[in-house]
Amino acid sequence: MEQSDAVAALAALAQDNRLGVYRLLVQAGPDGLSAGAIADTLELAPNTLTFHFDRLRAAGLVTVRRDGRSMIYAARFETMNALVAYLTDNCCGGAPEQCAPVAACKPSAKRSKQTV
Amino acid sequence: MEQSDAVAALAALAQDNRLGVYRLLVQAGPDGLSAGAIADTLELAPNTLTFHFDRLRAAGLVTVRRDGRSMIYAARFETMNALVAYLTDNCCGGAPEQCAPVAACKPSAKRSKQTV
DNA sequence: TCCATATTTCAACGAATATTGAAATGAAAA
DNA sequence: TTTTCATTTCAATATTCGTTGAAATATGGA
Repeated sequence: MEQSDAVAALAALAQDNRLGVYRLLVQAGPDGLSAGAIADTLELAPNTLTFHFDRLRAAGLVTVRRDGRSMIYAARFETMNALVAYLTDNCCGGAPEQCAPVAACKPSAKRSKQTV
Repeated sequence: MEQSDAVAALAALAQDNRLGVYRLLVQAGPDGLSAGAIADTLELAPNTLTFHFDRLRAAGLVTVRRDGRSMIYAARFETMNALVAYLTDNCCGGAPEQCAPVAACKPSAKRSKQTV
């Protein structure tokens, strides 16, 4: 992961509503949630939500697919893992007794991947 | 960790120069680095750097201590760990075969803690 | 004490961000 | 095909953010 990608991902998460959306999606897992369901849960205007989805998607943190009239958003765990790896890269100069960098969250190997 | 703390930490990291500073400090480990050393490495104006340090410190991501004329900044690993935990909380609804949330980076148990 | 070094404070400016309201699009139901 | 539902697009606005320059503060050395 490049620095600019990391900044993009962090900026995408650094906002109350987007962080709320993302955590909801992380908890929902690979099945994701519809835009409407998220709007209801977080009590956000649909157009505001679209703006935030765009940011999350541009940062590679979520994917979208259409299901009838609904848009289903889901978290992309790879990006979160790459971000954490970037943040903790060469932690404490690599001294193992001081630091232990690790991956954050693994996506299911059972389900098929979706494209952005 | 509360949502507002997480947003603060993410916002603090969501900027090119601050992310550069933070990664430098993560790699430096508990000994930290002086403001001047960081200014030299990243080629930033000292006052600009102070501005960014303030953000990182307000978010609990770094600590400062004075050493002679220099100010020594060091990463606070606990905050990073708490942030990652918050982001991956109840990942995939807690289904273990789909997700495995973990801590990101452990501080050394050998050295004494510093206060902000 | 006087000077140099290291860092912070303050005010000002342009750029980016989040929210809003109104209108448009896409898909399904009547 | 007309209507309804779900979501997106667009323009406008207030707020926040990052950088700069000049000046202030704190520490250590001559």
